[in-house]
Amino acid sequence: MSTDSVEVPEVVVLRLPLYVRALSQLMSESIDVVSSQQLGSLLQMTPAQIRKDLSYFGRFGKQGRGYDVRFLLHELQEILGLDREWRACLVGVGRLGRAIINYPGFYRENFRIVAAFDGDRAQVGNTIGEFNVQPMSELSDTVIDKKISIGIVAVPAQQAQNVIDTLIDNDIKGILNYAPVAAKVPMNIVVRNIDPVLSLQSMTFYLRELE
Amino acid sequence: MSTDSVEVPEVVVLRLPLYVRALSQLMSESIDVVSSQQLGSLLQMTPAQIRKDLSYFGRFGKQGRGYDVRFLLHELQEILGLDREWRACLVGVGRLGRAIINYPGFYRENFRIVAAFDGDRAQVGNTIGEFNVQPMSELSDTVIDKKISIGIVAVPAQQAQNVIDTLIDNDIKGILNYAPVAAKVPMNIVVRNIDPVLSLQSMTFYLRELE
DNA sequence: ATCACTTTGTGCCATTTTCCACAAAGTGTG
DNA sequence: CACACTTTGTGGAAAATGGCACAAAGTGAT
Repeated sequence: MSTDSVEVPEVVVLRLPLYVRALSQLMSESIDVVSSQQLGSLLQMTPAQIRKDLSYFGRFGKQGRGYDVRFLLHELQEILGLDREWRACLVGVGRLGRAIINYPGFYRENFRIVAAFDGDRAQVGNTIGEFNVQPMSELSDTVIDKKISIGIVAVPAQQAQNVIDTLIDNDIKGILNYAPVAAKVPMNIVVRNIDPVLSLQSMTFYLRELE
Repeated sequence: MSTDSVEVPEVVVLRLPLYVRALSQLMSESIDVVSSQQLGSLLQMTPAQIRKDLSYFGRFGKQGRGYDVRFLLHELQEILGLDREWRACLVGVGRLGRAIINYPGFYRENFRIVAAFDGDRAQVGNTIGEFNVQPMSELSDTVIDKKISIGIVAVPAQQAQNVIDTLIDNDIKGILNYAPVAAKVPMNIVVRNIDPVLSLQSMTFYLRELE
């Protein structure tokens, strides 16, 4: 009954960005109001789930009407911390790392890559995009100077755990990991893995049965 | 009690590739036998979960000893359909698409990109990597000729649903979707989404509270 | 003002997922 | 061989998640 006696389940948090995206889409189509029904058919989920998810954070809708798109979008952005800019550093500027730097999707959503590191001496000093590649030894100072809170890991599997440890030692609390490893991190660190190969490998289980 | 009266839960299928990866790792370290305990600490999960997951497919271990690494790896690869080559086509050869083509991780795990398409006339005919970019009109024939079963979607959000519909019309049953949209597909189609922005957006919920 | 709709927020039940705990089986040392 | 360990596979309890269904509230047409 007190302020937030019920912890918000992680599955719910994982779905909130979907709502944010759908609402942005609706805003750009100049749609003012949306029901959980409509949102559900847009996102392929049940209206009840959407209402329940939102209810963890407050009461945003109006009976008989639905949700004000602009208002709900704003609320969700605030809940997720998307009402500000987030700064990240990239570690690993191989092919994958370069693609990540050039990917415009992060910038559009207020995630800024503001520094690039590489453990390989041969890469250090190279210019990639707007900034030049720094050695890992400069991580510590740069994280503080540039107020970096997120580390993006794009190094080979072998080096990944090491890099992740270094990031954590330097007070990074969130890691977007592109390396194909199950990172070992303390409980207070948030890790998100991007791993297309794993996705394909679970997909083929279902494709196999079709042939 | 009959052959497979209990459907395998999707969460379990999603974890199997993790086991495959860990076992490959162990094999490369010349480790012959592993217990669910050890595997669990490697993957940060409970031994019970691993044993239960495996029990959906058979009995692979030996009491008092554990699992034979090579044997279990083989079994899991067969279960997932990883004991063969899978052919995929890429749709969309912009920056993202090119990065995907050049990513060596797919090839290493027996996923082959064997054709590239783009809806943009300006891209058609260009050479990227080993093959040249084909127009969407050739999708139909190429999918059959090259025995393609997976489509990789790397087009802008706006065009994604359209491309996905076309793929499905041409008998593609699995889609790896890099576009930031919730694709609408029939139930018998398997979709896996790769969306680093969504990952970051759910991450910041937890980072926000730390500052 | 009435009445037929629409839609939210939520109590509660059903389903799914996780994991404890234990019998059964195998290992290995003395 | 006996005995102290280790480890699997699984029944079933516990926890997490999903969604039905309904009261309450709002809409809008007549």
